[in-house]
Parts: sequence; C-alpha cells; structure tokens
Amino acid sequence: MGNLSGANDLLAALAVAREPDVALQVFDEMPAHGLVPDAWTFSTLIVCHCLKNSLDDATRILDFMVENELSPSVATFTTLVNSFCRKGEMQKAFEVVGVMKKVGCEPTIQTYNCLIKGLCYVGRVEEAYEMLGKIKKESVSIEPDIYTYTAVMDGFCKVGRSPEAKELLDEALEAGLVPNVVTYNTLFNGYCKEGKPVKGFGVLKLMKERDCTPDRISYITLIHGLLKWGKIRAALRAYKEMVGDGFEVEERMSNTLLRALCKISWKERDLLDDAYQMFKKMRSTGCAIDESSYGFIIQTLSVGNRNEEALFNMEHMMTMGHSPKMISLARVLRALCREGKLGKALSVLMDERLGHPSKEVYNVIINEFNRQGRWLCACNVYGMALKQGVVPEKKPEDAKGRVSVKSRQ
DNA sequence: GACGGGAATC
Repeated sequence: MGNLSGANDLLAALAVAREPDVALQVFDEMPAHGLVPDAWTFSTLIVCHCLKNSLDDATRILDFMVENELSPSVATFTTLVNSFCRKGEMQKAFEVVGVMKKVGCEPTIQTYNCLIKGLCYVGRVEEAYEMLGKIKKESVSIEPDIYTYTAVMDGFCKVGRSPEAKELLDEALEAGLVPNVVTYNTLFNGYCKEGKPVKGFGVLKLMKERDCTPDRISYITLIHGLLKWGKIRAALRAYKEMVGDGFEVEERMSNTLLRALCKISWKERDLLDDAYQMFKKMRSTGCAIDESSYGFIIQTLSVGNRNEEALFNMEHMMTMGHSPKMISLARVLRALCREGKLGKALSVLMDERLGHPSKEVYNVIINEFNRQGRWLCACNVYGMALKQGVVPEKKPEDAKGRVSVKSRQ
C-alpha cells in the first residue's frame, strides 16, 4: 500500500466497491506498515462501518475524531446521520446533528433530507413537514431542494394524505424546482394507495407536459392501482399508453390485466374484443401466458359464442404444455355440438395431450350422439370412457331412447 | 476526495 495516501485511496475504493470487511482488514494492517491513519482514513472507516450496519462502531470513531480534532467533514457526519435515519433511530440521528453543530459543522440540505426521510419512515410526518417549513423560513444559506419536497410528499402519501402531497408539488413548482420522475411516482403511489387511482392520469399528463418522461415504475404503479380498485377500462388505457411509450409490460401484470379484462367482458361485452386483442398480442410477443389466463380467455370466447377461436386457443394451450380445465373443455365441446361440429369436438376428445377427460366431457359427446340417434358411436365413446376408468352419467340410448348399458354400482 | 428519492409480485 506504500504511503498513507495510497492506503487511503485503497480504503476508499473498497468502500465504493461495497467491501467493508476487506477495508477493515487493510486498516488493521496499516500500523505494521508504519502508517498513521489521518482524518480521511477514519472517515472512510466510518463509511465502512455504516455499510456493515455497525453504527455503534461508526459513532465511536466519529467521537474519537471529534475529541482529537480530526474534524470530520459534513459528508462524514451526513453518512452517519443517514444510516441512523434509515434504521429509524431518530434520537441517535439527532444526537449526531447535535455534535455537528457543536463543532461548527453546518448541516447541508442533504443532512436535513436524511432527517426528513427518517421522520417520515417512523411516522412522524408532521415533524418532517415542520422541518421543511423551518428550512424555508429560518435558514439563509440552505434551501429545500426537490429531494426535500419529494421526501415530505412521500411521507404524506404513505399515510393517506395525497392532497397535501399534491399541494407540496405545486409549491415546489412555484419555487422553481424541477420535479423528477421519482417526485411524480410518489404521487402515483399515494393516489393508488388511497383508492383514487384515476387521478394518476392527471399526474401522467402533468409530468409529460413538464417534459418529465414516465418510467416503468410510473406505469406499473398506476396500472397496479387501477387494477386493485377495479378500474379495468382505465387500466387497459394505461397499459396501451405504456406499450405506446415503448415499455415492456411484465408478464405477471399482463396476465393479471388480461384476466381482469376477461372477467369484466362477460358483463360488458364490448370489452371482449379488447381482451382477445390483448391476448393475441401477448401470444405473438412471446409473453408467457398462465394456464389460468388461458382458461379465462377460452371461457371469454365461449361466452361470446366464438367457439372456433375458443377451440383453436384450447389446442394452442395444449401445444404449450398446459391442460385445459375440464369444465372449459366441456363448455367448448357443448358449444361445438350446438353448432353441429361434432367431428371437431370428437377430434379434441381424442387428442392424446388432453390426458384424462372428465366424465362431464364424455357426457357432452355421448349426449350429442344420443340426440342424433347414433347409438353405436355413443357406445364407442362410452367404452372409451370406461377404459379410462371414468363412468359417464350419460348412457348410450337406442333409437327409442332406451338406455342400453346398465349402470354399475 | 465520500453523503440524499420511488413500485409491484395471482
């Protein structure tokens, strides 16, 4: 490590690389090399102890520095203040600030921002807000920045006070500060938590007007909130906007939205096509479609009497290695029979990938053969079922409607 | 010379 500045550089590099343990080993070896730690060495050491979350050790070193007039810098103090705040140990954080002031080291806005975040974290939002007010009023050299506003806004949003958060945003804008994507995302989150997710569209508009590009967190927060509060049409709108902005929607969220769309389309039929379009888009872009989502879209197509498409996707589903729920299979087969497409229904039944069809599925086919008076065919299917160990309730009937198979007990 | 924001997970 050569000289002291070389050792200090090494320690700093290790701290940046998040290797505090190695750094502490290096520190221990310094005396053997005849190196006497200086203020910079101790400062880096404090950073390392903070990284390790050993804040007592960090505090001890800081006290040692103060006692020996190694004057820690604002950054060093702030590092420790931040570490205490992140753990919610506000009293200790304030004690550090007390030491700072005693030795004549003025806190910066970053120091205050750490305190504000900490106060919000432990639920003392009111004090955080007061601290913002104090900074505005009392200090001459320090002014709140966008981090300060964002922190207090987040505090308000976390306790369901989004209107006050919005007021703060307006205030920041008036003060000439430039909110960034995090500031806006804080509001999305607040609105969505409070059950006012549609207000998120206003935020979206506002940020775009102010040349702040929404990121994926903006959209994910918004869409999730809309889904949570049952605003399915709006969620679809946000989804389209997200895709339009060039973002990929996560598979899980796409599947959730798809299922929600399917479900609501059973009552609000105009959404049926939106659901199917979305499904097709997911399929074509290689988005993994859950087994349950397949079930939903198949049922949706059945509800819309689009049985060919339902069948097609059921077959596609099997290609993807999923087996359809027997209840949806029975529903689709029944619809096919109604349309006179018994051959098609039969070929599905014979599909090996299907595994073991349930008795309800066999019932549908046997019933149809009975209806057409095709007794022999009905018997064949019945036999197939028995071979699979399934006993359908429907029995083959002859032309006079007599049951020709005795029920087994 | 170093120190400060945000989301969800069927």
